Amino acid sequence: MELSPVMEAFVLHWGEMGSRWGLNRTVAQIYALLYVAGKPLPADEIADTLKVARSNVSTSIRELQSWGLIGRTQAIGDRRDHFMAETDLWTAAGRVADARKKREIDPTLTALAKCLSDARADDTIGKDAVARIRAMHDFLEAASGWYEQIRELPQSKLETLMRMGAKVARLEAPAKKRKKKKGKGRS
Amino acid sequence: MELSPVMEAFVLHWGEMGSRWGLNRTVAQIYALLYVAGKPLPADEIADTLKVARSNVSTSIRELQSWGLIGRTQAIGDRRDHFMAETDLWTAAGRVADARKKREIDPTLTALAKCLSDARADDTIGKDAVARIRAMHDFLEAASGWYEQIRELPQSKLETLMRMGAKVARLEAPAKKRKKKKGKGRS
DNA sequence: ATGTTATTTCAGAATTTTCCGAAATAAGGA
DNA sequence: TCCTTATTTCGGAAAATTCTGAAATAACAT
Repeated sequence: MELSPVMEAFVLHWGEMGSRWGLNRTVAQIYALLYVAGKPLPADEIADTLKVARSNVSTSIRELQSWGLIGRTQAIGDRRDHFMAETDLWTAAGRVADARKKREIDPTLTALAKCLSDARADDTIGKDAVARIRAMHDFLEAASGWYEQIRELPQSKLETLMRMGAKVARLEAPAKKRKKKKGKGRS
Repeated sequence: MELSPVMEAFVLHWGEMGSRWGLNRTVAQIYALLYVAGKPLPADEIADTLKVARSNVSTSIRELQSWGLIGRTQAIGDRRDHFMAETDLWTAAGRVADARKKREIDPTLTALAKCLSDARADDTIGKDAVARIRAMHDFLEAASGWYEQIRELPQSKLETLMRMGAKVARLEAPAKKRKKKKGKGRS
């Protein structure tokens, strides 16, 4: 498939973007291509269009599948696999978020928990240092738990919640009380 | 400063983690070190402790400052700069999120907007492809706007909102109404 | 079987990122 | 000024990642 300049720009930008979010450029470009294409494409046509090696497409597709961002379909009279992008962006973003949490946050949380218990058992470590490690552990745990709650909301409710976010901000505006719990200097 | 094994593990894990989130390993390790240290440290002591080149510390510190994750202080009778970590993790995480949004999301949004208007003007591009590009643009814009709203809530309200997240999920469980606006199949 | 087409694997080439160390710059004293 | 100490800059070394092309594997048809 020949890409029109605009589509090419789209794919290129998206590749750039993806590479900053933990996907590599080719992977992101393939997703972008399948996304604009709007129809299932076989691997060799992807390789053609993006001018990358067929083997690279194979690897990248495997990764996209592991993120849950593309699906595989068949076309009649064509033995080749065809791939199509998940076009619902809420779903896609959710899949990426879920995967990253599982791959990165959860293991870190485990490591941090071990760190914390080791630190407690080690009397060469000051109480304050232990407290800071605990703070970090608890922070991650809280964020993680919150994410899980949010995640199991159906999309409609999530949207409600978002609208409420705006409301909550507006509801109490006074800002009369100055609080200042912890001073912190930062240039 | 000599690092106890537990602290070393902490710093190492954190470096690992950071490298998956757009900071490089050294940068993340320095943050972790300053975080557990709990007191301002001069650059050469950081280099010593982590066994990296002094110049690397210089570069990494500059980056940490650009993320707003560390501050610079002076010690009396010591001409060297001393650096301390932002220890409030809400603040730190917020700073990272803000910076990433500004560096990555906002430019992408701009690029996407241009893409969209180009696509509209190009009659070789199908309506449905344009629609998909629009969908992506709108999605990013919505997420971006939502983030900004959330972001300007004071921390106390954010916590309230989080608790509400759980509530909203519980409040309406029935799930009697089936709505289905846009059908979308995916394996 | 044998041939044909689709896909994957993998060693190492190409590219990108990170890091070091030497040299340059800056900022004080003496 | 000249010397000492702190910091930054920057060319290229080292390491890590990504990508290619050839070979292996698989799956199907004849």
